[in-house]
Amino acid sequence: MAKELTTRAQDYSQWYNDLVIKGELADYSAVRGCMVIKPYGYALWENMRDVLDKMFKDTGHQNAYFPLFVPKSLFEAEEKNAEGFAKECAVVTHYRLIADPNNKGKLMVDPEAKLEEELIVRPTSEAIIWNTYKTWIQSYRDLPILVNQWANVVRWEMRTRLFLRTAEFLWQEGHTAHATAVEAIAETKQMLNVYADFVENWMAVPVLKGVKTANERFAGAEDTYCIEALMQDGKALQAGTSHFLGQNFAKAFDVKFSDQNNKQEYVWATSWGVSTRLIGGLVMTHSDDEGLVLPPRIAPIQVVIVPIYKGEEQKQVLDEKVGEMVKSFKAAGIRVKYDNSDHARPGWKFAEYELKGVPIRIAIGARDLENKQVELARRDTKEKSAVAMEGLTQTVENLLVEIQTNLFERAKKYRDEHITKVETWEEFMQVLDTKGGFISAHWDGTAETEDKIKELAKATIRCIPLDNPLENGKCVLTGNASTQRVLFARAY
RNA sequence: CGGGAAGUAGCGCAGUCCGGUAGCGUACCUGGUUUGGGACCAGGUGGUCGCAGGUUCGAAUCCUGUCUUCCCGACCA
Repeated sequence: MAKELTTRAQDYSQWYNDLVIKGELADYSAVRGCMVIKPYGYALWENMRDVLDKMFKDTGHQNAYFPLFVPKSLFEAEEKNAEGFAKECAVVTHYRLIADPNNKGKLMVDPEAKLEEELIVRPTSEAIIWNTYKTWIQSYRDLPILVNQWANVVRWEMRTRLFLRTAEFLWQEGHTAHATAVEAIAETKQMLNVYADFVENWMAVPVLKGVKTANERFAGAEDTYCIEALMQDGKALQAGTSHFLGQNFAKAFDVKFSDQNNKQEYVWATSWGVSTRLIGGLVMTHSDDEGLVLPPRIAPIQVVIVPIYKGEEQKQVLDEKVGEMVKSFKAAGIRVKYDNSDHARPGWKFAEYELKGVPIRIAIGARDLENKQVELARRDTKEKSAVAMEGLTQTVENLLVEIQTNLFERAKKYRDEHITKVETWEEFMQVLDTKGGFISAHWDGTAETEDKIKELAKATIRCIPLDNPLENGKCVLTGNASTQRVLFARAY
């Protein structure tokens, strides 16, 4: 029986949920707002993580691990950061349960076991890390510190969605310390470029690089750089952020170093992160009504081989032949799965692997053996063709590259077609309500106007693009003078 | 947290109005026939109806509370 999928046209949100659950990326759990990442989804995350991890190391970073809990007194040290996250913190107040005397078989919090100081479950780790860096840094010779951690964090969100916004999520957070602002800013931009490189070239998701307005800035940052992606429903998704933290945390945690002239200076900081949210963005960028569409470079399975046979004898012949193919694929570094399980028929497997987004499917039966060919189907275009067994590994390698490219180009074309320049408020609203996507419009630069637009249109300034050309114009809402266009969108 | 919807077998649902001891499809198990786009036949297994109370001779059904999920808001990566 078919796994019924909701189509995008029917209900975009439900379509997304269906893909995540039926594509076996994740499941709901018994915990509010928290999901179970299933093996297939986790394999995807592992591939993403491995690539990013290498990129971080190639740019000189090392991994470390800091505690899950942050004492409240440390958490509140950097005021803006604390204020920004305060309303979504899980707090540990007790350390013991006891048998409930009034309720047999039940446990209750032991009122005797109240913590002297509450522990915040980290929503982000600047506080605990900067408190630690204080002890690591004395001299300019101790700088820079280039550390990343892979971790889980908790943000008690009002409304959660699989991958896009969960109460607990997996991410990496880089936290670096530098002797100069120039160096820290360079680091911030470097990591933004690493993210853009990864998301575009590995996930095939085109992004716009930019800087956030003061309103949208990370709590405690001087500047927040971001990459913004566009989903198929016309809403934007913040895919990664890189923050220049100035000396805010150094001052809050009193982290100073002696420079070459033996002068005490505060350290300059950055932090940057991407999360499992990227998986949500990946799903909503490429997938279709048949299921997931995963880019080859990070797909857990790049090629699936489905045998078609009548009787055990034919199966054995195929097993042997395909065994050689698999060996050759693996030698070429291709992630291949041979599904010769007998309990599902070919048609069922075809549909299943389409749902799972496997980039290439190879079907092979007696007919093909005779003709020394296989049937090769690509997930991105759903085209099928007969190709020679001779040189198949090379054919597949080439096709994987082609699919990767095609997915990116397709997404980029869609994205580019959905950046609309508008001059008037009427146009602004009309584009937003009908076409969606990014709107490039003049803004007078004030937070009041930004707030007003958010209130009226539910659209926010996603970013001020990097290298944005200066252009005189009039603010789309107020008509006040403006020097540049910024990108607006409704966002996840 | 406000408004709306839902929770019954792994999954999708009916039954709830009008209380009488749980059903359909699919999946799963066994056997057989099948296998180039989600196979077919036969025989089986599996739930006490999200959870906790209450009303009643009797509760999936009525009442109260609570948890979780989805959609729309406010909040946010």
